[in-house]
Amino acid sequence: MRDLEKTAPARLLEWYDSHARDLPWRIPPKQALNGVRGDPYRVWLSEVMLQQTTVAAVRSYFAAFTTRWPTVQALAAADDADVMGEWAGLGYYARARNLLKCARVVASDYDGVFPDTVDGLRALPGIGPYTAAAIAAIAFDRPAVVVDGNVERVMARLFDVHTPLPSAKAELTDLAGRLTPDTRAGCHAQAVMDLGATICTPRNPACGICPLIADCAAKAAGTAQDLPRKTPKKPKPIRFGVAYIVRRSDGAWLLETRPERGLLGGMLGWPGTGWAETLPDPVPPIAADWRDLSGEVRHTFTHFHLRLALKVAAVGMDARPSRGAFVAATDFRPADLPTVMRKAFDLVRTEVNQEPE
DNA sequence: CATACGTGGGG
DNA sequence: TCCCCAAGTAT
Repeated sequence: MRDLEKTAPARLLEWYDSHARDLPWRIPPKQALNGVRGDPYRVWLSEVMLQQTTVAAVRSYFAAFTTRWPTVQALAAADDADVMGEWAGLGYYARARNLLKCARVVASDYDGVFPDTVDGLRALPGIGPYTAAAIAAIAFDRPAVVVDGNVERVMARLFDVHTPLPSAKAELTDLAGRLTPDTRAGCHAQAVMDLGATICTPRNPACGICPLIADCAAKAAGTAQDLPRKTPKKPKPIRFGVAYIVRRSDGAWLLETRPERGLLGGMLGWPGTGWAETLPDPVPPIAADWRDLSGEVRHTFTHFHLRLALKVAAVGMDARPSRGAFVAATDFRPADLPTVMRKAFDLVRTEVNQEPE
């Protein structure tokens, strides 16, 4: 064990120096070795986007955000609706709400400079234990213990830990801490995560090319495939709902901004019923002659499956909705919608296009 | 400690 | 088709 605590991090860094993935928010190891560090704003933005989200999904969003808002001050000055619209499609929308809150705190209370300690970072909105440690290590080169899903998996295998997650969290964090070096902590953290993402993968790990194979207890025991163990998940129920899609004679669409709290909080959407296991009583948002669409939207969220029926109507310029507001056709971008709402729009457009004027 | 919270890709 | 999972956080 004592030996592994020195050899494993050394092998890991050696591997990272030649195999680090090229990512837009990353300082290449050769530069990092010379003391170059990433812009804390970009490190923070990338880490928030990467929470429970794949690198592939994040790339285009990171490019769009940093182009539109190059600094934390620029982001802090943005309109809420613009930020939510730019985040649309990336999921976990509380991240976008907290992103904006955090940017405004940093801009107003910290003069635009991110705190450089784990505790200081941890106090900011949307920054939890993982993200605080990641920013402290990557942007400020502090020897923080960075533990994400990758690190948990690598540690569980390296030390052949059979305790299921999430119970094993504390134990795996302790093990990760033993391997965290005092220097190059940012590179070390990214190295473990890269290893987990590309070699020590959840399924079919590529142990044959792993730089830590000589240290890996699970490989020796033949248990790598089965680790980390996880407590079984609950089945997802099916929920039902109705959404109303209204077009005014000038082409405007009836939309509403959803409440800040809860599912898709703060995002644009079509007015409709709530979503429940028995279909709620539909209450139209405006008086109109409704037509039921033949198809339905099927969408799966984290904890339930949704089947969303659609009702469509055309209304005149004098129609007054009981909820939501009309958005001019020129101001409406389907890309501003969360995916389930965009699916609904796509379905309406498809069915309407099949009919003659 | 458990639950709510998105989405897209891979097997 | 279906299940798993991904650089987690807030409550």
